[in-house]
Amino acid sequence: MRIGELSKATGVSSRALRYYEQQGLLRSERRPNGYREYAPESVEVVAFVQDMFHAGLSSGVIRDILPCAGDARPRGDCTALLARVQQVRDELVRQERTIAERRRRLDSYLADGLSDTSHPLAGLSAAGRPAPDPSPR
Amino acid sequence: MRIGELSKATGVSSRALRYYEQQGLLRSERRPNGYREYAPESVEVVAFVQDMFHAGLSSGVIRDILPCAGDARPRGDCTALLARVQQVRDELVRQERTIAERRRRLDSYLADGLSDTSHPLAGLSAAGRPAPDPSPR
DNA sequence: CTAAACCTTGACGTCGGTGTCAAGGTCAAG
DNA sequence: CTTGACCTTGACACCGACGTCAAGGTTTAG
Repeated sequence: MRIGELSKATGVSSRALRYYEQQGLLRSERRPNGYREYAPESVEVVAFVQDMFHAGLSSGVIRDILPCAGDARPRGDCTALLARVQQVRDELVRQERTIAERRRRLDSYLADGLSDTSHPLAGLSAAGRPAPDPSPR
Repeated sequence: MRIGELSKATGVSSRALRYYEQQGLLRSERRPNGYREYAPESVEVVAFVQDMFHAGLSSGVIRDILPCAGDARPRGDCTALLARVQQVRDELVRQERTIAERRRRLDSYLADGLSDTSHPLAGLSAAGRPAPDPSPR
């Protein structure tokens, strides 16, 4: 299939597909005329890549773990890559905690931070000026 | 206090402080020589701003809610802004769910995605080439 | 006088996944 | 032949919170 078809099939733009290839996330053959030719499995590959992007992984990480995603690869040298995925997972756990902490912080501000006088943030209502004529230079 | 002092007091770079001012997050007077002069409360303001940044808020949102952070402001017209904070909070909740979902996805891939044949991602081991001589142009 | 440590504004660089435009080649239909 | 849909590579634009360098002014210490 050509790039336009793959694009329609996956909902990913042609631009993105070329980017994936450039990043080593996607393979393609070339027709005599220079057009990219994709294997049908490319649809799944793109779906996987999208999945990983949605999972918050960077293209570098995805590139590294891709060789492990295929069933044709041995699993021997994949332990390191699996470790990397594990690492990413741990990072996600950390992110979960971070987000939760942020929410808690906001909850705190929502609960009492804006209604008591413990925050010395008075007189900020006019803060929105870039600089009132800084001084004649 | 001058910008360097405020920087040291808050741990925020001078560049960032000027950026905050430019974004309407921080106020300063000007000395005759053009130097910025900060009120002592600025330390708290910067801390608050940092807090909000760490909470994931954008400078725009922070600018909007800042007038409500001071105890000298009425709370009447703040309901809308509080609603905005609430909105951000809700967004964080959504993010929590998203992250959790991502982690679950990765867990899934870690558990079985890489060891069975349900994922048709074979033969990707050589995906890491930008393009093997695209064709003579 | 001079060095050094401050300060000023302005402007460009960063990162990453994509949109978008430019300038062209290819191919099938009319 | 022409049109138009498709493809190619290349390159700039974007967002956001700054880092960093440039080119200068001010003040203090020696």
